[in-house]
Amino acid sequence: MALKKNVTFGELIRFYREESNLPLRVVAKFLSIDHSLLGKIERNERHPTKEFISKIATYYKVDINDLNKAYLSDQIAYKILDEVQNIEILKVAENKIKYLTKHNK
Amino acid sequence: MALKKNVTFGELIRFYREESNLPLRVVAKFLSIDHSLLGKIERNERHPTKEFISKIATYYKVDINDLNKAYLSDQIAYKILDEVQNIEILKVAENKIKYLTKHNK
DNA sequence: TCTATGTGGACTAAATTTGTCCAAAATTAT
DNA sequence: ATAATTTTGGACAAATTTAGTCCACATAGA
Repeated sequence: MALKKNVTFGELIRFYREESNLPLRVVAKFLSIDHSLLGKIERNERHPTKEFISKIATYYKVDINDLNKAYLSDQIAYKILDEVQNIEILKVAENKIKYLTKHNK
Repeated sequence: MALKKNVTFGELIRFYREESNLPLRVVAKFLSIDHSLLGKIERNERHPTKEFISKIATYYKVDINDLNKAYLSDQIAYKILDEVQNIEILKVAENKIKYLTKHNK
């Protein structure tokens, strides 16, 4: 299946779950977490752990990097929306990463 | 003075302080914080509060938006460096912001 | 040496976040 | 319509993270 764009992490994994017609309780059981927590993660009310992301990628048989990407970009987008003026920040961050990477660390 | 690029928030305000030849203790006193805390912020070991940023912008007579920009882009850059694979995440986040902004909230 | 300055560890308090439990809504099926 | 299933959401305790202070040490200059 093609990667969905502009979709939050939560929306994404909810999509996968609904596509498979599985209830929260079933998936949550597989992950050994409360079904309510899974619901909250799908609604972006709780953050997934790395382990969660890894397990759920396995479960739905999707690329874990896509999930990681969705999650991290969420975090960034929300942080910026939260505090910011303008999108130009991203350019600055981008240059800074290149800079920090080059001057390793 | 021109905006310094690719410099962390801490480096930036340290630069301003050294330029003014002021010791940590003096500036810290003005800000009513421990000099040690100021030192840590300059070394990026502690995060500045909004109030801190605002006060220090006033103190050094620099544009508060530049400081905000420096600080937020730091946070993003570090977060990404921390967890990530590739810089492409930024593109994703950028689109997501446009998307979330359009679909307001 | 005495003084001024920066660094860093240890620690407390405060704030934030996580995950669970339970009950109420909402949806679906019978 | 009601019963069963599923999702939502609040309240909460536990765990984790973070901020800020205090104090002592290190370094450097006078």
